Amino acid sequence: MNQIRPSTRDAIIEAAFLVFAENPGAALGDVAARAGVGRATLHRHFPGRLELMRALAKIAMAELDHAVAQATADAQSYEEGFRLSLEAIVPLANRQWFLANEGLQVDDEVAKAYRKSRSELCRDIELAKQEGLFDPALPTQWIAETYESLIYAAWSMVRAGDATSNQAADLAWRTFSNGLKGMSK
Amino acid sequence: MNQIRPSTRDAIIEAAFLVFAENPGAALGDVAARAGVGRATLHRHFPGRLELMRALAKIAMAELDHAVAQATADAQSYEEGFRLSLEAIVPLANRQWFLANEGLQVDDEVAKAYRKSRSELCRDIELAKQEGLFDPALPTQWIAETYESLIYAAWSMVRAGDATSNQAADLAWRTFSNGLKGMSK
DNA sequence: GATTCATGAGACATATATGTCTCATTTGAT
DNA sequence: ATCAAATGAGACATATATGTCTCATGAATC
Repeated sequence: MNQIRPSTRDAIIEAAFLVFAENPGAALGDVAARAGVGRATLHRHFPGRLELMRALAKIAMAELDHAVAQATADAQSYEEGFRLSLEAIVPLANRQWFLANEGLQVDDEVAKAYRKSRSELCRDIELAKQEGLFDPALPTQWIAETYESLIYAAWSMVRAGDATSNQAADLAWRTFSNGLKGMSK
Repeated sequence: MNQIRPSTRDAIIEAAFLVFAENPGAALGDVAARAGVGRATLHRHFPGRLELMRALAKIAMAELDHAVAQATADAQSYEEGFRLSLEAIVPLANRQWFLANEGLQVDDEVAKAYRKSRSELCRDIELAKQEGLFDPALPTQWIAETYESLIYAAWSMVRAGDATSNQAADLAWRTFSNGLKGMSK
């Protein structure tokens, strides 16, 4: 063994997303335990809590960006784009949650990128209004808030065992598009 | 001055809701500072963090119950009931949030009451389905999750200064009812 | 004006989380 | 099988939050 095992690092990261989603103030020892790893090992991979949080934020951002880009690569309309994005994000809802609630506070670069992606979301929403997907009279900010909120609602359904990711994403999409519907739909 | 000033206690409680909404792990010193009160004074009113959290949970529960009961006293239908409830809850969204995210973990009695009120919500949703307010094919749990999520979405709008409580509650109501609409509406 | 009591400030001890270090053990590569 | 490196367990010091206490101050009651 001549290098840090990637699997150990991955286990810590996945455990951290799970534990911090339950309790953002959880101790690093809890994260290590959940990962099935010693506390010292966690510190070898991430010097401190801040560095771990930063890494999680960057990973969350990267995974979300990649998943959405992948899913919407061949979308033919904003309607399709939003639907496919929801499907892609719901399974990563814990990333989205961590990013929005913890990530922004620990890394300026991440915060900046998040603001940018939020403004792109708003731009897409306004273009989708022109496509007739949303009621143009609704505030763009409200549509964005609804979008994010329904991701969390879908996440709750999955966690509670009341739906699969796909089922929850479908419910979110139907509620989203019907709830904010424009005239042409 | 021959008794603990109620205003001090109220200031601590209000500050605690504000501070814990921003950061649930905030130190009691932060709460005291926000309340414009010494840390020792906070401990005189609430022996420890747990007791403060418990008090907040009970207060949140009581305020929400009262506000909803008041608002829906003369509702003539489930449609009206849900609309008026939303209007009543949105200004208390920080209570709702605290209750759901922190309160349940610190007080069994509160947790039990919360589960009861959740099951009453689900019962109302099913009755509202019969009234034609919601699509009967939608899972009741999804409707409940959507309801709660839109409260938080509305709260975000208010915090960001993008809407008043009434405006945000109206947006939430329209999105809620349109998004989950039944046939007869 | 005298009294009473909540308050504010700060000292203090304690508990918990954090971060570092050591050393024996295990694991993967050669 | 041997070696190098990562790991686990635990000791240790430190930082921060917590909870208690004391004392001086200020405000309300008499």
